[in-house]
Formats: sequence, C-alpha cells, structure tokens
Amino acid sequence: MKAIDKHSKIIVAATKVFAKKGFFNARISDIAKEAKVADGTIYLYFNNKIDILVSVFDKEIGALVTQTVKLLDAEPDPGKQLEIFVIKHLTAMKKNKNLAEVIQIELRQTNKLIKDYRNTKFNDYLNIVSDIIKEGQKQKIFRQDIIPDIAKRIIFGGLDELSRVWNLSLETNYSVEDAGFQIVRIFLSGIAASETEGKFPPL
Amino acid sequence: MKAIDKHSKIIVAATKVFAKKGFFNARISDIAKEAKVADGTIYLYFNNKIDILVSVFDKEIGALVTQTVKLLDAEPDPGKQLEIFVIKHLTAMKKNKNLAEVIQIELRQTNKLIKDYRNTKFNDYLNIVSDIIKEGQKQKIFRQDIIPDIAKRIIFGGLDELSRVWNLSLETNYSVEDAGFQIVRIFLSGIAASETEGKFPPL
Amino acid sequence: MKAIDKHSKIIVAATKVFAKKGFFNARISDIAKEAKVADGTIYLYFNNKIDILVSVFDKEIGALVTQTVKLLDAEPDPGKQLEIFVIKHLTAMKKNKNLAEVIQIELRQTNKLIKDYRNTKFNDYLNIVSDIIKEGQKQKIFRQDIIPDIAKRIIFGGLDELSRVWNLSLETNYSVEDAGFQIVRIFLSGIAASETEGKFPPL
Amino acid sequence: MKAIDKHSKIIVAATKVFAKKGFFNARISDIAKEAKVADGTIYLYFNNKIDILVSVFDKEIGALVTQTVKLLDAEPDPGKQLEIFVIKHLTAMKKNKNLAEVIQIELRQTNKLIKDYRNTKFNDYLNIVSDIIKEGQKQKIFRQDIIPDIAKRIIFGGLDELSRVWNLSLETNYSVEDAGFQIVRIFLSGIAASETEGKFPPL
DNA sequence: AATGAATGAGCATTCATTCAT
DNA sequence: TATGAATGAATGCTCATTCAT
Repeated sequence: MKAIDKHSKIIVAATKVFAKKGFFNARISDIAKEAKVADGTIYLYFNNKIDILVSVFDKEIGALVTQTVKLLDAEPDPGKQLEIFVIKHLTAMKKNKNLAEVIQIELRQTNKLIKDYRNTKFNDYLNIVSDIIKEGQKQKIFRQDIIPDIAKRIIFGGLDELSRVWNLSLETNYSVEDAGFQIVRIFLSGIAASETEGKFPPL
Repeated sequence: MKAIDKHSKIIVAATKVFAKKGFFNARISDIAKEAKVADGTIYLYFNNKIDILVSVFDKEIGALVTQTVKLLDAEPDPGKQLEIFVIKHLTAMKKNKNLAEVIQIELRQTNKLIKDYRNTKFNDYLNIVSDIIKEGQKQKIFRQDIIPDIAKRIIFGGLDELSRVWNLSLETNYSVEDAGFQIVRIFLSGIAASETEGKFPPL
Repeated sequence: MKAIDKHSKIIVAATKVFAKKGFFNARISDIAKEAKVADGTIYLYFNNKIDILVSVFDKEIGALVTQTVKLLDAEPDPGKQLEIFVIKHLTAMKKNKNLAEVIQIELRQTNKLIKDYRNTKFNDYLNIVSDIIKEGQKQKIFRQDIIPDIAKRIIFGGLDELSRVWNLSLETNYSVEDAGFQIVRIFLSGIAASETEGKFPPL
Repeated sequence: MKAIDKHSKIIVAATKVFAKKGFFNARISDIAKEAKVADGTIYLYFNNKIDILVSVFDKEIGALVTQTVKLLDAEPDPGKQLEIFVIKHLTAMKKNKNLAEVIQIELRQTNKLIKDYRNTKFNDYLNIVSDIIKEGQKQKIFRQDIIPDIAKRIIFGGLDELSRVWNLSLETNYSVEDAGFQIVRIFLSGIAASETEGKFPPL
C-alpha cells in the first residue's frame, strides 16, 4: 500500500470517528482501529490530533468545492447559480452527515485552537457565494447595496443551521427540496409579500 | 452570602471560563478559582460540569428572551419586529462575547450530549422569530409560502454566523448597523434587484 | 432529647449504615441522615469516623456479652455452656446481620487502624469461651492439653466463618440448629467416628 | 521484559501494597511505584482496582491449592490429610503475611462488591477440606453426621482466625506446631476428655 | 447544643504521544 | 515504514471535617 493510500485511509477513518464522537471525545486509538493501522502509525502522517481534524476538513471541503464549481460552470445566471449552490450544499450535508458534523461542530470548536484557519479551503467554499453575488451585482441582477462578504456569511449561516437541525433530528425532516425552496425564496425574494414590497425599499 | 448569590457567582465565573477556554478545556478548578469558591462548593449548586454549561446558557438566553420580548411588545408591525429582533441579537452578541461563544460553539458541541436540550430556553428564543413570521402571514404582510419553522432557523443561522465571525475577528468588523441592514434587507426583500423581481416569483 | 439519646441514636444509625455499605463506603452524611441529625452534630459526640465504628462495635458486643453471661450463669456444666455460647452466637448473628457484618468485615478492616483494639469489649466476649474451657479443664471434663487461648480463637473463627457465609448467602442457609449441632459436635467430640477414636489419641 | 513478567510484577507489588495499607487505602500510584511501572501501565493489564485485588488473590490461592493438593496426594489417610492441610495452611499464612492479610481482610471487605466471587479459586481451596471429609466418611473413619460443607467452613474459620491473630500480633505467637496440634486435636477428637466421651454422643 | 454550607485534599482512570523493536 | 506497549500528566468529583451562625 502506498503512503498516500494510508494517509487517505486515516482521513476517512477520522472523519467517521470525529462525526460519531466529536473531536474531544474521539480517541486516537479509535481512529487507528477504524483505519486498521497502529496508533503510532498515525503519527507518521500527522503531527497531532488537531492536524488530523484540519486535514479531514480540508479534504472534504476541497472535494465539495470542486464539485460545486463544476456544477456552477454550466450555469451563467447568478440567481440560478445561487439556487444550485444552496441545493448542492443541503444535498451534500444530508448525504454526508459526517462532514456536516465536522463543519457545524468541530469547525467551530477548533477555530479557537487553529490560528491560521483562514488559509483552509473553507474560505474558497464561502467565496463561491460572494463571487456569485458580485457577478449578479455586475449584471445588475442583484441589488448594489448588498455587501457580498456579509451576504456570504448570512447565506452560509442559514444553510448551516438548517442542516444542523436535520442532523440532530431536532425537528421534522423537511426535504431538501422544501428547505431549498425556502432558502432560495428568502434569499432571492425575501419574506415580504409582493404587494407589500414597497414597505421594504432598498435603503 | 446567600445561596442564590453563590449560585449566580458560579454561573458568571463559568461563563467567563467556558468562553475563554471552551467547555472541554475548562477545568472545574478554573471556575472555582474565578468564582472564589472551593472546588467542592460548585457541586453543592450543580450536579456536574455539563449541568453548569446548561445553567449558564439558560440564564443568559433567558435574559435575552425577556429583553427581546419587551422590546417587541411596543411594536405592532411584524416587519419592524423582525428588524428589532435582528438588531437586538447582533447587539447582544457583540456586547456579550462570552454568551456568543457559548451559543455558537459550546451549544453545538454539547447538543449531542444533552438529549433533553429541546426544553431549554433556547427554543423560546427561536420561537420569537417564528411567531413574528406567523403574525406577519396572518396580516398578509409576509408570504404565505414561507414555513415559519424553517425560516426561523435560516434567520437565526444567518445572524449566528455573522456574529461568530465577529467574535473570531476573522473579518473586518462591520458595524451592527451595517450587518443589521444587510440581514434585514436580505430576509425581508431578498437579494434580487426590484426590476428583476419577476425572475423569482413565489413558487 | 438528652445527649445520651442522641449519642445512642447515632450509634444505631451508624450500625445500619456500616452494615449496608461497609465502613469505607459509608458516608458521614449517610449516618447523619439515618440518625436524623446534622452532619456536624455527629462530631459533637464522636471524634471521627473510626471512633464511631469502635463505639458501634463496643455497644453491640457489650450487649452480647451481658446477655451471654446471663444465659451461662444458670448452667453449671462447661460442655452445656459451650453449647449455649455457640447457639447464642449463631442466633445473634443471624438475627442481627448488621452486627455480624461489623464483626466479620469492619472489625478486621480496622484492626490495623486501631492500635488499642485489645481494650475493647470484644476480648471480654472471646474470654467467655476460654473461661468455659478453663472451668471444664478444672472439672476434668475437658482435655488438659487444650490451650484455652488458642481454642477460643479456633471456636470463634469457626462460628464466625459460618455466620459470615450465611450473611453473604453464599451457601444453602442451614438452620441455627443444624449448624449449631455441627459445631458443638466437632468441638466437643471431634470429627472422628468413635470406633476409630484410638487413631487420634491425646498427644 | 515480557508482558507476562510485567503482569506478574504488578501482582507482586499489589500484594505488598494491599497488605500494608489495605485495599481502600492503597493508591494505584503506590502499586505502580512498587512495581516500577507507570500508573497507566497497570491499566494495560487490569481493568480496575478491584480486578487487581481479585487477581492477586487468585494467583496466591491458586498456588496454595496446587501445593496442597500435591502434598495430599501422597497421603491416603483422611485423618492425616486433614492434619497436613492444617499445617500447610498455618505455615503458608505465617510465611506469607501479605497473602494472609488479603485472605482475612480484603477478601471479606470485597465479597460484597464481587458478586461472582464464587467462581474464584478460593472455593477450590475450601473444597479440599470437604473432599477430605467426604472421603473419611466413605471410609467410615469420620462420623456420618458431619455435613462436609459446614465442616469445611468451621475448619477454615478456625484456621483463619488463628493466623489472623498471629498477623496482628495480638497474642503470644504460638508455634505452627502448637497451633496445628490444637486445631487437629479439636477437630479430630474434640475437646472432651476421653473419659467423658459418653457425654457427647452422636446425636 | 445544633446546624449544614463550605472547604480542599485526595485519587482512579484516560489518552495523546513516544520510542524501542 | 510500521508497530503497540509504555508513559505520566491531567482532572472531575467525593466526602471527612470545620466553623460561623
């Protein structure tokens, strides 16, 4: 087995274990067992426990970025692109509960621990949204008074909270379609009824 | 010193310590030291470490619910109410970074551990949003196709992510006013420019 | 309530608690609760936890000594006296499981801790047996080659082990009568069949 | 060093420490220090503190069973066998004070905690005695009215109490020979003088 | 005498990391 | 490269004892 395979195997195993037990409750030996390697072997590929988490996250989110970008390339309309992003995100989170866990929980937990977090692929992912918005503004399809860097956070936050609730089974499991519609509806057209649109003019 | 004072003192201390170190890295002795009581004293008021976290959270969020409800009582218009909620939340999170930490990080971390979490005051807080939306729908001010229980998550998620970024100082610190405007703008009227409104009709 | 009553109440409570949980697992607060006094009150009557145990033991064994001596006074024959002692002991241990526990377990456990243990009433109790043996030897009813101070230990040990097993329910619960007969039989006439008596002559 | 050596080393160390301080007062770190291993190493070989005690006991008593059985194999006469058992037990207890401690004190202390204690080697040891008695009864050398399962307890109890007193140095240290004679005397022929034998007939 | 809140020393157990093989 | 036995620092919680009231 090549070194790269083992590195990969450990990441896959770690993703499962972190998702199941959480970063702090996961033991290195759990990961080693899941990956079918010895405890010590892990330290040949990673510096420490946090390093594993960062790697897990980067790998997963990297794949998501690639897939999402590919989907968007085929669609010129920023509105449609936003819709695609939303559906893709919700679908991915529903399909890959482990990744969802890691994003929603461990990501936050360890932000405090990882100073150079800004460099990870997560920002690439978020910037997909701000880029869509910027393009929409250029095309005069989106309002000019929206600040893309704020909007990307608001949109991601909404998506994230929604899929978090799914994962915890705290509420009825709305379908990706229902939830996707709601979020696209809200972000693109807002909550206001069209006849009252005048009440919320662009400031 | 009355028992209630000591209970309160421990909660205040725990809030500080959890915010600074995170739940898992916080030691009971840290909290005891911060509260100027003996380690054992903490166990006269709380059952265990998680119990402290839940109490911290309930106290803080309970206060926030009270204040927010009071603010909203004076305002009949659901659109304005949503705006008030948004501004109040962002202001509170910016003012009380410890509470923000606890909501954004520890809350998630321990959701898995606390099964009966549904009963805490956090749901009261979220339901303020869905109640506003329901009232708006009744008054035909808000779209009928918005599902309040989904929308409340989307809105909270957006707010939460925004204030999380503030806390981490990951991005330029937009003012509460700027961020509040963005979020009210997006949720109430959506991102779409009014001339393109037709592109995103109610489905 | 007089002081002596409270002292007594605590001893009764402690006997129950020690028997149920064992000395090391018993908490002062358990005893206080059982005795319906405050934790601190216990320290008005006893110096520390071990002091309570010694008091419990002395009180119980003292009562047993009194009762046993009274029973024996009416019986002049040392052989019958030994029988009475045996039956009385087994009956007492079966009736008062708490005392049995304390004798069998805690007594041993704390012997190491209590240096002046020799002074307690337990020796009075054991000496009842050696006194019976000495009297029997004086009357030429018992063998002269038996050393009373060793025999008292052997007899007590046999009785103690037997009632210990009862308490633990490790084996079929033989009746006091059966067990008493066995022990009297063994100690007085030995195990040997009478026709083989010659095989085990006085050495 | 092989794993089995370390396991053994820990048991030897634990025996010393338990004997010196007692089970409840012994700290894991004491045992680790005595065994010259790290605290954590102990948990590679034992599940918990009680597991160590049970192991200590099983190892020691197992060795004693082996040795005793071997000694008895060479002797066909049940009367002599009982004498051999008695002498062997007293000798072993006098030689190995740590084992004596563990049998007499810790064993009792933890019987309450270990429900499946019945399965340990201690029963093998006790059953040596009842087997001897049964064989003696078969050969008509011992009385038929003796119940082997009760007699084994009485005999063990007598032996145990005797060696317990030695260990505590509560009384003059009689020699193994003196004490052995007394106990064999009592158990085989009883206390009664031969001329009064008629006073204690088989019931 | 009585209370019971407060104290703080004490300890079993875990687990990330190392390193001899 | 790979192993997994060994390490030992770290900590939540308990409970005998004290003492202000």
